[in-house]
Amino acid sequence: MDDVAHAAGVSRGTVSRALNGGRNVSGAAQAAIDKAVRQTGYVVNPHARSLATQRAMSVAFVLSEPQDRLFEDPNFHLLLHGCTQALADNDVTVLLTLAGTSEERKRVSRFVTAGHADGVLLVSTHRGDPIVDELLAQDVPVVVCGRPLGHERDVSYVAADDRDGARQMVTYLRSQGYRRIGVVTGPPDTPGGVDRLAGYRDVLGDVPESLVVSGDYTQASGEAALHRLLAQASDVDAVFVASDLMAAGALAALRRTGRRVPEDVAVAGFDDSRIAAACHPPLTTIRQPWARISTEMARLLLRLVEGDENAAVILPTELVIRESA
Amino acid sequence: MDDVAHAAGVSRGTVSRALNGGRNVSGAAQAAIDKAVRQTGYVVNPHARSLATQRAMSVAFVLSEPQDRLFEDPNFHLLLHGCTQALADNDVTVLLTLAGTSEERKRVSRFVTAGHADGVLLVSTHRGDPIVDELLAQDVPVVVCGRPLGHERDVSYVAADDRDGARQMVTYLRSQGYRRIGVVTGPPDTPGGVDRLAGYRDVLGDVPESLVVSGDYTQASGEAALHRLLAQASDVDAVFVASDLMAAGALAALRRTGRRVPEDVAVAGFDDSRIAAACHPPLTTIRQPWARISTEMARLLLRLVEGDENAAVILPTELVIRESA
DNA sequence: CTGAAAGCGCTTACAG
DNA sequence: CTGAAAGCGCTTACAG
Repeated sequence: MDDVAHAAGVSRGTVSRALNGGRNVSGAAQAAIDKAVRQTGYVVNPHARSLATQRAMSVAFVLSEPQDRLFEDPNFHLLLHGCTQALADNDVTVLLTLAGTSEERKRVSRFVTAGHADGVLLVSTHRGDPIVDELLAQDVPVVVCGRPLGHERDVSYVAADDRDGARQMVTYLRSQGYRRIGVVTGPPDTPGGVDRLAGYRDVLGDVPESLVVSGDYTQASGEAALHRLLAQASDVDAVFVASDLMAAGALAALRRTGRRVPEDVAVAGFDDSRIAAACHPPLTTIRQPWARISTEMARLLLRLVEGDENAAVILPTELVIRESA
Repeated sequence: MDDVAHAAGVSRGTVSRALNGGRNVSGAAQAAIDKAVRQTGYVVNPHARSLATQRAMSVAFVLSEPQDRLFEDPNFHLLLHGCTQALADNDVTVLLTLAGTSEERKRVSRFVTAGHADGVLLVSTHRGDPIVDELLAQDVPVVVCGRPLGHERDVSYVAADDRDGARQMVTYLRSQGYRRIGVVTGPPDTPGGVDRLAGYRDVLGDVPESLVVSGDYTQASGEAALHRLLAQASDVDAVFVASDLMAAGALAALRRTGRRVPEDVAVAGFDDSRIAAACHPPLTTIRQPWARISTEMARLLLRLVEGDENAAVILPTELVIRESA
């Protein structure tokens, strides 16, 4: 930086100002400095800057899932890239971190509290995940992706309106004339598990328990769930499945039992993930606004780091009609 | 740190020494400092430390794959976790970074050259990936996972002995009495694509071109490749497939054409990835030593950062016999 | 608009 | 074995 100041014929202070937005810098000085930077190939030392500003200029994107299951989810990539992009615009780097084991969680906590990151973008789907409490206890700015069950009041989050999405879908199924509509829910300790079932009930009211089965978001669980459903309620004419991956399993189960989709049983998914359009038949589903979710998460986290209060953002979902229902 | 020094009744210099290995620190001082650290809840500021030591104490784990395909590969997780673990033992943090687009590559380069990371662990499978040159041009310490085609002499790497693995497998197939052994190769611009084919040829010599087909490591490509192979050489009695995922596709193709495995056609894979044992029938395959690969990558990178010369490490593979061949 | 100076929190020869 | 001091490379009131 001294070299740059020398080459530009100004002081280091002026160079620093020019580099940081250029407030209170004359056009001539700015130009000379820009040129000097180019000539010397200067690049700021982030550690020195962080030491002076008390800001790491980076945030941790923490994936708190024991099985790394989300890694295989195309939606996860959308989210990660979206956040990276949105934060890059503010010159903050996203550091991806896996925190599946309690040891890894410790490492993440230390990492952030030591000052390596200014905040955390957290993907954690299960109620009672200890990392939420750990981070909160340390006063780390954090924004969660999806409704953080049990922590709605004390942590910021961005979520799609799962409940309304489910409502839209079930309402649509009814409008198509389906009358015995079953549901395959997600795990009851995840927001997608409870909210999508709630939306289904909002529309259908008290349904017989035989119409409700649940899975764990995997394709295999969707297939198994559908076999159970058919055994309990052989006359279902439609089924709302709480994720596209499970819906793919459901399609397989129906095919195996010789039922046509949608003629014999209609199938509706949730997510509009990459596989939705590739299914046979292509899935009618609910699109989650991943791009907006990621930009909102980034925005919220930046605000929190600046000292703003917590906030929750709920984003609308959209019905996507294809051929399965 | 001043607080700690105060509480322990020593100088900051002594505290620093105690924190960094305790050389030249008396037992009494060490004890007092340990206690003070605990009482005050002190944790070092990594930026200040890095500024003073000129070391980031972190390395970037860069995934240079346009499609993020490796994310879905269970082997990738083994590798990532292995490196993280090995480096954590040396107090260095692993920063996972995606560099699929040229814009993201730029970001990674800047990130590292700015001093955020001391080096990079690079997963890049395709010949001619520009990131290798970019990193090398900046004199960044880097160790590549797998043989870096065209860069064997100027960059460090750790790889499984693909060629020998292929040799072992084909030799085994011969010993089982198979005589018309086809091969499904990987893409010719990847080390797995060229080396596994080379190993196959080492054992079989000049084979008719009709016995050689290729895929792109996806399951669908393996299925398609096998259909081509059967069309060209309907009398094959065994096929060596260059990855387990493609082998799964091959099994599907054989099933579809009514051939039994291994009675009609034997199938051998490569990788021993998670799906190998789950296939029907379970795959005979070649195990890659992922745990050792990751520890060797970590070790090599640490050495490079210390100023050591480049080095290549080739690790042996192991034949795993199951039921498909 | 600009420069001199203090400060961010650590490490590490150096002298003792 | 220990302390005083310089230095790592930046930012930012402050005075002009």
